Amino acid sequence: MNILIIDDEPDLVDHLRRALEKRNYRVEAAMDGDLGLDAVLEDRHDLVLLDIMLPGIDGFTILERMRRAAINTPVIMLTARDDVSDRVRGLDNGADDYLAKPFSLAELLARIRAILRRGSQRSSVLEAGSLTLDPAGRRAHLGGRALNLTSKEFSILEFLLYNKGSAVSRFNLAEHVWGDDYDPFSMSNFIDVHIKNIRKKIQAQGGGNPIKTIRGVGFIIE
Amino acid sequence: MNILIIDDEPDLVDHLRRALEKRNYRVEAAMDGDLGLDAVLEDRHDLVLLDIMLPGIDGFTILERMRRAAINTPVIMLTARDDVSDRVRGLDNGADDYLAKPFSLAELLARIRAILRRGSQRSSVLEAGSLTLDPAGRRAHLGGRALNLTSKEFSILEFLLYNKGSAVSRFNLAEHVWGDDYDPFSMSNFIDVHIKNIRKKIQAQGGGNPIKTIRGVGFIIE
DNA sequence: TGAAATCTTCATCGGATCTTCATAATCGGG
DNA sequence: CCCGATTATGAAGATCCGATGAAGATTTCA
Repeated sequence: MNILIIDDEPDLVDHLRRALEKRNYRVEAAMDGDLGLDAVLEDRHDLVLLDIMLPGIDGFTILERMRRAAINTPVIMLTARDDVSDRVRGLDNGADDYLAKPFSLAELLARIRAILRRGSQRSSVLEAGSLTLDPAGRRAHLGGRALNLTSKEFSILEFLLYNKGSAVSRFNLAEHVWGDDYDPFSMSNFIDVHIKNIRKKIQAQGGGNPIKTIRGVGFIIE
Repeated sequence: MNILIIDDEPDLVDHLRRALEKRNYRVEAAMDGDLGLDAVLEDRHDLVLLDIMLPGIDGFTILERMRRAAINTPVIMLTARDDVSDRVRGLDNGADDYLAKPFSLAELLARIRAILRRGSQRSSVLEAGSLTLDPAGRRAHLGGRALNLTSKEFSILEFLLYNKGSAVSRFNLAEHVWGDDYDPFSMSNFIDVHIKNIRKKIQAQGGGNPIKTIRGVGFIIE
Protein backbone atom coordinates (compact mmCIF):
# COMPACT_ATOMS: atom_id res chain seq x y z
CA MET A 1 0.00 0.00 0.00
CA ASN A 2 1.27 3.47 -0.94
CA ILE A 3 0.62 6.31 1.42
CA LEU A 4 1.30 9.92 0.48
CA ILE A 5 1.94 12.39 3.29
CA ILE A 6 1.53 16.06 2.46
CA ASP A 7 2.77 18.03 5.41
CA ASP A 8 5.46 20.62 6.03
CA GLU A 9 6.60 19.57 9.50
CA PRO A 10 9.75 17.52 9.04
CA ASP A 11 9.53 15.94 12.47
CA LEU A 12 6.00 14.76 12.00
CA VAL A 13 6.75 13.45 8.54
CA ASP A 14 9.80 11.56 9.74
CA HIS A 15 7.94 10.09 12.62
CA LEU A 16 5.04 8.98 10.45
CA ARG A 17 7.29 7.62 7.79
CA ARG A 18 9.10 5.41 10.22
CA ALA A 19 5.95 4.19 11.90
CA LEU A 20 4.22 3.42 8.62
CA GLU A 21 7.17 1.79 6.94
CA LYS A 22 7.56 -0.42 9.96
CA ARG A 23 4.07 -1.64 9.23
CA ASN A 24 4.86 -2.31 5.63
CA TYR A 25 3.18 0.64 4.05
CA ARG A 26 5.15 2.41 1.39
CA VAL A 27 5.48 6.07 2.22
CA GLU A 28 6.03 9.12 0.10
CA ALA A 29 6.09 12.66 1.37
CA ALA A 30 5.58 16.09 -0.12
CA MET A 31 6.62 19.05 1.99
CA ASP A 32 4.56 21.80 0.43
CA GLY A 33 1.27 22.28 -1.32
CA ASP A 34 2.55 22.45 -4.86
CA LEU A 35 4.63 19.32 -4.63
CA GLY A 36 1.72 17.73 -2.86
CA LEU A 37 -0.70 18.54 -5.63
CA ASP A 38 1.71 17.23 -8.22
CA ALA A 39 2.14 14.00 -6.32
CA VAL A 40 -1.55 13.55 -5.72
CA LEU A 41 -2.40 14.05 -9.37
CA GLU A 42 -0.18 11.17 -10.32
CA ASP A 43 -2.91 9.03 -8.81
CA ARG A 44 -0.87 6.14 -7.67
CA HIS A 45 -1.40 6.20 -3.94
CA ASP A 46 -3.82 4.23 -1.89
CA LEU A 47 -4.25 6.88 0.77
CA VAL A 48 -3.33 10.52 1.27
CA LEU A 49 -2.64 12.17 4.63
CA LEU A 50 -3.23 15.83 3.95
CA ASP A 51 -2.37 18.76 6.16
CA ILE A 52 -4.60 21.80 5.77
CA MET A 53 -2.09 24.54 6.49
CA LEU A 54 0.69 24.29 3.99
CA PRO A 55 3.18 26.53 2.27
CA GLY A 56 1.97 27.04 -1.28
CA ILE A 57 -1.40 25.63 -2.20
CA ASP A 58 -3.44 24.81 0.90
CA GLY A 59 -4.93 21.46 1.76
CA PHE A 60 -8.51 22.31 0.89
CA THR A 61 -7.52 23.40 -2.57
CA ILE A 62 -5.52 20.23 -3.10
CA LEU A 63 -8.51 18.20 -2.05
CA GLU A 64 -10.86 20.09 -4.36
CA ARG A 65 -8.59 19.87 -7.36
CA MET A 66 -7.91 16.23 -6.87
CA ARG A 67 -11.61 15.42 -6.64
CA ARG A 68 -12.24 17.55 -9.70
CA ALA A 69 -9.63 15.48 -11.48
CA ALA A 70 -11.70 12.42 -10.56
CA ILE A 71 -9.05 11.03 -8.30
CA ASN A 72 -10.85 9.09 -5.63
CA THR A 73 -7.98 8.14 -3.42
CA PRO A 74 -9.11 8.24 0.20
CA VAL A 75 -7.93 11.30 2.11
CA ILE A 76 -7.44 11.82 5.82
CA MET A 77 -7.14 15.48 6.65
CA LEU A 78 -4.77 16.61 9.38
CA THR A 79 -4.86 19.99 10.98
CA ALA A 80 -3.57 21.93 13.93
CA ARG A 81 -6.90 23.69 14.23
CA ASP A 82 -9.64 21.79 15.91
CA ASP A 83 -12.25 23.78 14.17
CA VAL A 84 -15.65 22.43 13.32
CA SER A 85 -16.01 24.53 10.21
CA ASP A 86 -12.74 23.16 8.87
CA ARG A 87 -13.93 19.71 9.58
CA VAL A 88 -17.20 20.29 7.76
CA ARG A 89 -15.45 21.86 4.83
CA GLY A 90 -13.02 18.98 4.58
CA LEU A 91 -15.66 16.32 4.73
CA ASP A 92 -17.87 18.23 2.30
CA ASN A 93 -15.06 18.32 -0.18
CA GLY A 94 -14.60 14.61 -0.08
CA ALA A 95 -12.20 13.91 2.72
CA ASP A 96 -12.77 10.50 4.22
CA ASP A 97 -11.71 11.29 7.73
CA TYR A 98 -10.30 14.04 9.82
CA LEU A 99 -7.77 14.19 12.64
CA ALA A 100 -6.90 17.19 14.78
CA LYS A 101 -3.26 17.59 15.76
CA PRO A 102 -1.85 16.47 17.97
CA PHE A 103 -3.22 13.04 17.34
CA SER A 104 -2.03 9.72 18.65
CA LEU A 105 -0.21 7.48 16.28
CA ALA A 106 -2.45 4.66 17.35
CA GLU A 107 -5.55 6.49 16.33
CA LEU A 108 -4.09 7.43 12.99
CA LEU A 109 -3.12 3.82 12.34
CA ALA A 110 -6.60 2.69 13.24
CA ARG A 111 -8.17 5.12 10.81
CA ILE A 112 -5.75 4.16 8.10
CA ARG A 113 -6.68 0.54 8.53
CA ALA A 114 -10.35 1.39 8.60
CA ILE A 115 -10.12 3.29 5.37
CA LEU A 116 -7.92 0.85 3.54
CA ARG A 117 -10.17 -1.97 4.65
CA ARG A 118 -13.22 -0.16 3.36
CA GLY A 119 -11.70 -0.14 -0.10
CA SER A 120 -10.80 -3.79 -0.02
CA GLN A 121 -14.20 -5.10 0.90
CA ARG A 122 -14.00 -7.46 -2.01
CA SER A 123 -13.89 -11.16 -1.37
CA SER A 124 -10.74 -12.02 0.44
CA VAL A 125 -9.64 -14.46 -2.22
CA LEU A 126 -8.64 -13.33 -5.69
CA GLU A 127 -9.34 -15.66 -8.58
CA ALA A 128 -9.38 -16.06 -12.31
CA GLY A 129 -10.40 -19.37 -13.79
CA SER A 130 -8.74 -22.13 -11.83
CA LEU A 131 -6.18 -19.74 -10.43
CA THR A 132 -6.64 -18.63 -6.84
CA LEU A 133 -4.66 -16.24 -4.67
CA ASP A 134 -5.11 -15.91 -0.96
CA PRO A 135 -3.57 -12.61 0.06
CA ALA A 136 -3.84 -13.36 3.78
CA GLY A 137 -1.92 -16.59 3.55
CA ARG A 138 0.12 -15.39 0.60
CA ARG A 139 -0.63 -18.71 -1.00
CA ALA A 140 -1.56 -19.41 -4.59
CA HIS A 141 -3.45 -22.40 -5.95
CA LEU A 142 -4.12 -23.68 -9.41
CA GLY A 143 -7.10 -25.97 -9.51
CA GLY A 144 -6.60 -27.21 -5.98
CA ARG A 145 -2.88 -27.77 -6.25
CA ALA A 146 -0.54 -25.32 -4.54
CA LEU A 147 1.39 -23.04 -6.83
CA ASN A 148 4.80 -22.16 -5.51
CA LEU A 149 5.42 -18.50 -6.12
CA THR A 150 8.17 -16.25 -4.84
CA SER A 151 7.32 -13.05 -3.05
CA LYS A 152 7.68 -10.78 -6.08
CA GLU A 153 5.83 -13.23 -8.27
CA PHE A 154 3.00 -13.32 -5.82
CA SER A 155 2.82 -9.54 -5.62
CA ILE A 156 2.74 -9.23 -9.38
CA LEU A 157 -0.01 -11.79 -9.80
CA GLU A 158 -1.89 -10.24 -6.95
CA PHE A 159 -1.83 -6.87 -8.62
CA LEU A 160 -2.86 -8.30 -11.98
CA LEU A 161 -5.76 -10.13 -10.40
CA TYR A 162 -6.70 -7.14 -8.35
CA ASN A 163 -7.06 -5.29 -11.64
CA LYS A 164 -8.62 -8.23 -13.39
CA GLY A 165 -10.10 -7.28 -16.73
CA SER A 166 -8.06 -4.16 -17.24
CA ALA A 167 -4.65 -3.84 -18.72
CA VAL A 168 -1.85 -3.04 -16.33
CA SER A 169 1.21 -1.20 -17.56
CA ARG A 170 4.70 -2.21 -16.59
CA PHE A 171 5.08 1.19 -14.99
CA ASN A 172 2.00 0.67 -12.86
CA LEU A 173 3.04 -2.78 -11.89
CA ALA A 174 6.48 -1.58 -10.90
CA GLU A 175 5.10 1.23 -8.82
CA HIS A 176 2.84 -1.02 -6.86
CA VAL A 177 5.16 -3.91 -6.40
CA TRP A 178 8.43 -2.04 -5.97
CA GLY A 179 7.13 1.28 -4.68
CA ASP A 180 9.80 3.89 -4.09
CA ASP A 181 12.55 1.43 -4.80
CA TYR A 182 11.56 1.47 -8.41
CA ASP A 183 13.78 3.42 -10.75
CA PRO A 184 11.52 4.59 -13.55
CA PHE A 185 14.50 5.07 -15.82
CA SER A 186 15.65 1.54 -15.48
CA MET A 187 16.14 -0.05 -18.85
CA SER A 188 16.04 -3.53 -17.60
CA ASN A 189 13.26 -5.92 -18.27
CA PHE A 190 12.97 -7.56 -14.91
CA ILE A 191 9.20 -7.38 -15.00
CA ASP A 192 9.10 -9.38 -18.20
CA VAL A 193 11.40 -11.91 -16.61
CA HIS A 194 9.11 -12.28 -13.64
CA ILE A 195 6.10 -12.59 -15.91
CA LYS A 196 7.90 -15.28 -17.84
CA ASN A 197 8.66 -17.19 -14.66
CA ILE A 198 5.09 -16.93 -13.44
CA ARG A 199 3.79 -18.18 -16.77
CA LYS A 200 6.23 -21.05 -16.70
CA LYS A 201 5.09 -22.13 -13.26
CA ILE A 202 1.44 -21.90 -14.20
CA GLN A 203 1.97 -23.82 -17.40
CA ALA A 204 3.97 -26.50 -15.64
CA GLN A 205 0.74 -27.32 -13.82
CA GLY A 206 -1.39 -27.24 -16.94
CA GLY A 207 -2.89 -23.86 -16.24
CA GLY A 208 -2.53 -22.48 -19.73
CA ASN A 209 -1.55 -18.85 -19.98
CA PRO A 210 -3.94 -16.57 -18.14
CA ILE A 211 -1.57 -13.60 -18.44
CA LYS A 212 -2.03 -12.00 -21.82
CA THR A 213 0.40 -9.50 -23.24
CA ILE A 214 -0.98 -6.33 -24.71
CA ARG A 215 1.66 -5.05 -27.00
CA GLY A 216 2.74 -1.51 -26.26
CA VAL A 217 0.70 -1.43 -23.08
CA GLY A 218 1.38 -4.16 -20.60
CA PHE A 219 -0.36 -7.24 -19.28
CA ILE A 220 -3.85 -8.31 -18.40
CA ILE A 221 -5.69 -11.17 -16.79
CA GLU A 222 -9.30 -11.65 -17.82
CA MET B 1 -2.03 -13.34 24.16
CA ASN B 2 -2.52 -9.69 25.07
CA ILE B 3 -5.41 -8.68 27.24
CA LEU B 4 -6.28 -5.06 27.82
CA ILE B 5 -8.21 -4.17 30.94
CA ILE B 6 -9.98 -0.82 31.00
CA ASP B 7 -11.28 -0.27 34.49
CA ASP B 8 -10.77 2.32 37.19
CA GLU B 9 -10.89 0.12 40.27
CA PRO B 10 -7.28 -0.51 41.27
CA ASP B 11 -8.14 -3.53 43.40
CA LEU B 12 -10.02 -5.26 40.66
CA VAL B 13 -7.34 -4.47 38.10
CA ASP B 14 -4.58 -5.77 40.35
CA HIS B 15 -6.49 -8.89 41.10
CA LEU B 16 -7.20 -9.59 37.45
CA ARG B 17 -3.69 -8.78 36.38
CA ARG B 18 -2.24 -11.26 38.80
CA ALA B 19 -4.70 -13.96 37.92
CA LEU B 20 -4.25 -13.51 34.20
CA GLU B 21 -0.49 -13.18 34.23
CA LYS B 22 -0.29 -16.34 36.23
CA ARG B 23 -2.04 -17.98 33.32
CA ASN B 24 0.43 -16.48 30.90
CA TYR B 25 -1.69 -13.84 29.35
CA ARG B 26 0.05 -10.54 28.87
CA VAL B 27 -1.91 -7.87 30.66
CA GLU B 28 -2.13 -4.18 30.08
CA ALA B 29 -4.38 -1.86 32.01
CA ALA B 30 -5.82 1.58 31.44
CA MET B 31 -7.41 3.29 34.40
CA ASP B 32 -9.61 5.79 32.63
CA GLY B 33 -11.58 6.14 29.46
CA ASP B 34 -9.17 8.31 27.55
CA LEU B 35 -6.15 6.15 28.18
CA GLY B 36 -8.34 3.18 27.42
CA LEU B 37 -9.35 4.53 24.06
CA ASP B 38 -5.75 5.27 23.13
CA ALA B 39 -4.69 1.80 24.09
CA VAL B 40 -7.53 0.12 22.29
CA LEU B 41 -6.83 1.99 19.09
CA GLU B 42 -3.33 0.60 18.96
CA ASP B 43 -5.03 -2.61 17.95
CA ARG B 44 -2.51 -5.03 19.29
CA HIS B 45 -4.57 -6.81 21.89
CA ASP B 46 -6.38 -10.06 21.53
CA LEU B 47 -9.12 -9.25 24.00
CA VAL B 48 -10.43 -6.21 25.84
CA LEU B 49 -12.12 -6.26 29.23
CA LEU B 50 -14.08 -3.04 29.28
CA ASP B 51 -15.82 -1.41 32.19
CA ILE B 52 -18.83 0.71 31.32
CA MET B 53 -18.61 3.33 34.04
CA LEU B 54 -15.31 5.08 33.68
CA PRO B 55 -13.79 8.46 34.39
CA GLY B 56 -13.41 10.27 31.08
CA ILE B 57 -14.86 8.62 28.02
CA ASP B 58 -17.34 5.90 28.99
CA GLY B 59 -17.17 2.30 27.94
CA PHE B 60 -19.93 2.48 25.35
CA THR B 61 -18.21 5.32 23.57
CA ILE B 62 -14.93 3.45 23.56
CA LEU B 63 -16.65 0.46 22.06
CA GLU B 64 -18.33 2.53 19.39
CA ARG B 65 -15.20 4.35 18.40
CA MET B 66 -13.14 1.23 18.24
CA ARG B 67 -15.66 -0.52 16.02
CA ARG B 68 -15.85 2.53 13.83
CA ALA B 69 -12.09 2.33 13.46
CA ALA B 70 -12.62 -1.24 12.24
CA ILE B 71 -10.89 -2.78 15.19
CA ASN B 72 -12.47 -6.13 15.69
CA THR B 73 -10.77 -7.21 18.86
CA PRO B 74 -13.23 -9.15 21.01
CA VAL B 75 -14.64 -7.18 23.94
CA ILE B 76 -16.08 -8.42 27.18
CA MET B 77 -18.01 -5.67 28.93
CA LEU B 78 -17.93 -5.43 32.68
CA THR B 79 -20.33 -3.41 34.73
CA ALA B 80 -21.54 -2.88 38.24
CA ARG B 81 -25.05 -2.42 37.02
CA ASP B 82 -27.00 -5.51 36.24
CA ASP B 83 -29.11 -3.67 33.79
CA VAL B 84 -30.66 -5.33 30.79
CA SER B 85 -30.65 -2.18 28.69
CA ASP B 86 -26.91 -1.78 29.21
CA ARG B 87 -26.41 -5.32 28.19
CA VAL B 88 -28.40 -4.85 25.02
CA ARG B 89 -26.63 -1.64 24.20
CA GLY B 90 -23.25 -3.23 24.68
CA LEU B 91 -24.00 -6.23 22.54
CA ASP B 92 -25.59 -4.04 19.89
CA ASN B 93 -22.44 -2.04 19.68
CA GLY B 94 -20.35 -5.06 19.08
CA ALA B 95 -19.38 -6.38 22.48
CA ASP B 96 -18.79 -10.11 22.44
CA ASP B 97 -19.85 -10.90 25.94
CA TYR B 98 -21.01 -9.33 29.12
CA LEU B 99 -20.34 -9.88 32.81
CA ALA B 100 -22.09 -8.19 35.72
CA LYS B 101 -19.92 -7.36 38.70
CA PRO B 102 -19.23 -9.00 40.98
CA PHE B 103 -18.29 -11.97 38.86
CA SER B 104 -16.28 -15.03 39.70
CA LEU B 105 -12.79 -15.30 38.35
CA ALA B 106 -13.55 -18.78 37.10
CA GLU B 107 -16.42 -17.53 35.02
CA LEU B 108 -14.35 -14.74 33.55
CA LEU B 109 -11.57 -17.16 32.65
CA ALA B 110 -14.03 -19.47 31.00
CA ARG B 111 -15.46 -16.68 28.89
CA ILE B 112 -12.01 -15.45 27.96
CA ARG B 113 -11.08 -18.88 26.71
CA ALA B 114 -14.37 -19.20 24.90
CA ILE B 115 -13.86 -15.95 23.09
CA LEU B 116 -10.22 -16.42 22.25
CA ARG B 117 -10.84 -19.75 20.65
CA ARG B 118 -13.93 -18.61 18.80
CA GLY B 119 -11.84 -17.09 16.04
CA SER B 120 -10.36 -20.31 14.89
CA GLN B 121 -12.68 -23.11 15.80
CA ARG B 122 -15.00 -24.56 18.35
CA SER B 123 -13.12 -27.05 20.42
CA SER B 124 -11.26 -25.81 23.46
CA VAL B 125 -7.89 -26.63 22.01
CA LEU B 126 -5.97 -25.27 19.07
CA GLU B 127 -4.86 -27.86 16.58
CA ALA B 128 -3.24 -28.49 13.27
CA GLY B 129 -2.74 -32.04 12.12
CA SER B 130 -1.48 -34.09 15.01
CA LEU B 131 -0.35 -31.01 16.88
CA THR B 132 -2.49 -29.86 19.76
CA LEU B 133 -2.24 -26.87 22.07
CA ASP B 134 -4.31 -26.40 25.16
CA PRO B 135 -4.17 -22.68 25.96
CA ALA B 136 -5.83 -23.10 29.35
CA GLY B 137 -3.33 -25.66 30.58
CA ARG B 138 -0.48 -24.38 28.42
CA ARG B 139 0.26 -27.89 27.33
CA ALA B 140 1.16 -29.07 23.90
CA HIS B 141 0.77 -32.54 22.45
CA LEU B 142 1.92 -34.17 19.31
CA GLY B 143 -0.07 -37.24 18.41
CA GLY B 144 -0.92 -38.02 22.03
CA ARG B 145 2.58 -37.56 23.38
CA ALA B 146 3.40 -34.45 25.38
CA LEU B 147 5.53 -31.85 23.66
CA ASN B 148 7.78 -29.99 26.02
CA LEU B 149 7.77 -26.35 25.03
CA THR B 150 9.17 -23.35 26.83
CA SER B 151 6.92 -20.42 27.57
CA LYS B 152 7.95 -18.32 24.58
CA GLU B 153 7.82 -21.32 22.31
CA PHE B 154 4.31 -22.04 23.47
CA SER B 155 3.21 -18.45 22.93
CA ILE B 156 4.62 -18.40 19.44
CA LEU B 157 2.97 -21.64 18.45
CA GLU B 158 -0.25 -20.50 20.06
CA PHE B 159 -0.30 -17.34 18.01
CA LEU B 160 0.51 -19.16 14.81
CA LEU B 161 -2.28 -21.64 15.45
CA TYR B 162 -4.64 -18.88 16.44
CA ASN B 163 -4.02 -17.42 13.00
CA LYS B 164 -3.98 -20.76 11.28
CA GLY B 165 -4.07 -20.39 7.52
CA SER B 166 -2.80 -16.82 7.49
CA ALA B 167 0.76 -15.75 7.15
CA VAL B 168 2.02 -14.11 10.32
CA SER B 169 4.79 -11.55 10.07
CA ARG B 170 7.65 -11.40 12.51
CA PHE B 171 6.45 -7.97 13.53
CA ASN B 172 3.01 -9.26 14.33
CA LEU B 173 4.33 -12.22 16.19
CA ALA B 174 6.57 -10.01 18.26
CA GLU B 175 3.77 -7.61 19.09
CA HIS B 176 1.57 -10.36 20.40
CA VAL B 177 4.12 -12.51 22.14
CA TRP B 178 6.40 -9.81 23.55
CA GLY B 179 3.84 -7.01 23.81
CA ASP B 180 5.29 -3.76 25.09
CA ASP B 181 8.70 -5.24 25.65
CA TYR B 182 9.30 -5.59 21.96
CA ASP B 183 11.73 -3.16 20.37
CA PRO B 184 10.54 -2.79 16.79
CA PHE B 185 13.96 -1.63 15.71
CA SER B 186 15.72 -4.68 17.01
CA MET B 187 17.82 -6.26 14.34
CA SER B 188 18.18 -9.54 16.01
CA ASN B 189 16.67 -12.73 14.83
CA PHE B 190 15.44 -14.21 18.07
CA ILE B 191 12.12 -15.13 16.52
CA ASP B 192 13.86 -17.25 13.92
CA VAL B 193 15.83 -18.93 16.67
CA HIS B 194 12.67 -19.79 18.56
CA ILE B 195 11.06 -21.08 15.41
CA LYS B 196 14.09 -23.25 14.80
CA ASN B 197 13.87 -24.68 18.31
CA ILE B 198 10.16 -25.34 18.01
CA ARG B 199 10.68 -27.12 14.73
CA LYS B 200 13.46 -29.17 16.20
CA LYS B 201 11.27 -30.34 19.08
CA ILE B 202 8.40 -31.18 16.80
CA GLN B 203 10.61 -33.07 14.41
CA ALA B 204 12.28 -34.97 17.23
CA GLN B 205 8.86 -36.54 17.80
CA GLY B 206 8.26 -37.24 14.15
CA GLY B 207 5.84 -34.40 13.67
CA GLY B 208 7.26 -33.21 10.37
CA ASN B 209 7.39 -29.47 9.90
CA PRO B 210 4.01 -27.84 10.26
CA ILE B 211 5.54 -24.35 10.38
CA LYS B 212 6.15 -23.16 6.87
CA THR B 213 8.32 -20.18 6.11
CA ILE B 214 7.02 -17.62 3.68
CA ARG B 215 10.06 -15.86 2.49
CA GLY B 216 9.90 -12.12 2.83
CA VAL B 217 6.71 -12.37 4.83
CA GLY B 218 6.86 -14.57 7.88
CA PHE B 219 5.52 -17.93 8.98
CA ILE B 220 2.31 -19.86 8.62
CA ILE B 221 0.66 -23.01 9.88
CA GLU B 222 -2.01 -24.51 7.66
C1' DT C 1 22.94 -18.23 46.17
C1' DG C 2 24.05 -21.20 42.54
C1' DA C 3 22.88 -24.28 38.94
C1' DA C 4 19.82 -25.17 35.26
C1' DA C 5 16.71 -23.64 32.03
C1' DT C 6 15.51 -20.25 28.99
C1' DC C 7 16.10 -16.36 26.18
C1' DT C 8 18.83 -13.30 23.20
C1' DT C 9 22.79 -12.01 20.44
C1' DC C 10 26.00 -12.78 16.94
C1' DA C 11 28.54 -14.46 12.91
C1' DT C 12 28.34 -17.35 9.14
C1' DC C 13 26.57 -20.31 5.51
C1' DG C 14 23.93 -21.69 1.73
C1' DG C 15 20.28 -21.43 -1.11
C1' DA C 16 16.36 -18.92 -2.92
C1' DT C 17 15.33 -14.99 -5.30
C1' DC C 18 16.05 -10.95 -7.98
C1' DT C 19 18.26 -8.41 -11.57
C1' DT C 20 21.07 -7.87 -15.56
C1' DC C 21 22.29 -8.89 -20.04
C1' DA C 22 22.65 -10.91 -24.55
C1' DT C 23 20.05 -12.96 -27.93
C1' DA C 24 15.98 -14.98 -30.12
C1' DA C 25 11.21 -14.77 -31.33
C1' DT C 26 7.15 -12.23 -32.43
C1' DC C 27 4.22 -8.62 -33.77
C1' DG C 28 2.28 -4.89 -36.51
C1' DG C 29 2.50 -0.96 -39.56
C1' DG C 30 3.91 0.44 -43.98
C1' DC D 1 6.15 -9.23 -46.83
C1' DC D 2 9.77 -6.77 -44.66
C1' DC D 3 11.72 -3.92 -40.97
C1' DG D 4 11.93 -1.84 -36.65
C1' DA D 5 10.03 -2.14 -32.28
C1' DT D 6 8.52 -4.84 -28.71
C1' DT D 7 8.43 -8.92 -26.02
C1' DA D 8 10.23 -13.64 -24.63
C1' DT D 9 13.82 -16.42 -22.94
C1' DG D 10 17.99 -18.63 -20.94
C1' DA D 11 21.79 -18.08 -18.26
C1' DA D 12 24.89 -15.77 -15.12
C1' DG D 13 25.89 -12.98 -11.43
C1' DA D 14 24.52 -10.25 -7.32
C1' DT D 15 21.87 -9.78 -3.46
C1' DC D 16 18.93 -10.95 0.06
C1' DC D 17 16.98 -13.73 3.62
C1' DG D 18 16.36 -17.41 6.62
C1' DA D 19 18.65 -21.33 9.07
C1' DT D 20 21.83 -22.65 12.26
C1' DG D 21 25.34 -23.46 15.99
C1' DA D 22 27.35 -21.56 19.69
C1' DA D 23 28.11 -18.40 23.25
C1' DG D 24 26.69 -14.92 26.40
C1' DA D 25 22.89 -12.88 29.31
C1' DT D 26 19.01 -13.38 31.96
C1' DT D 27 15.51 -15.63 34.50
C1' DT D 28 13.79 -19.36 37.25
C1' DC D 29 13.71 -22.28 40.91
C1' DA D 30 15.51 -25.30 44.35
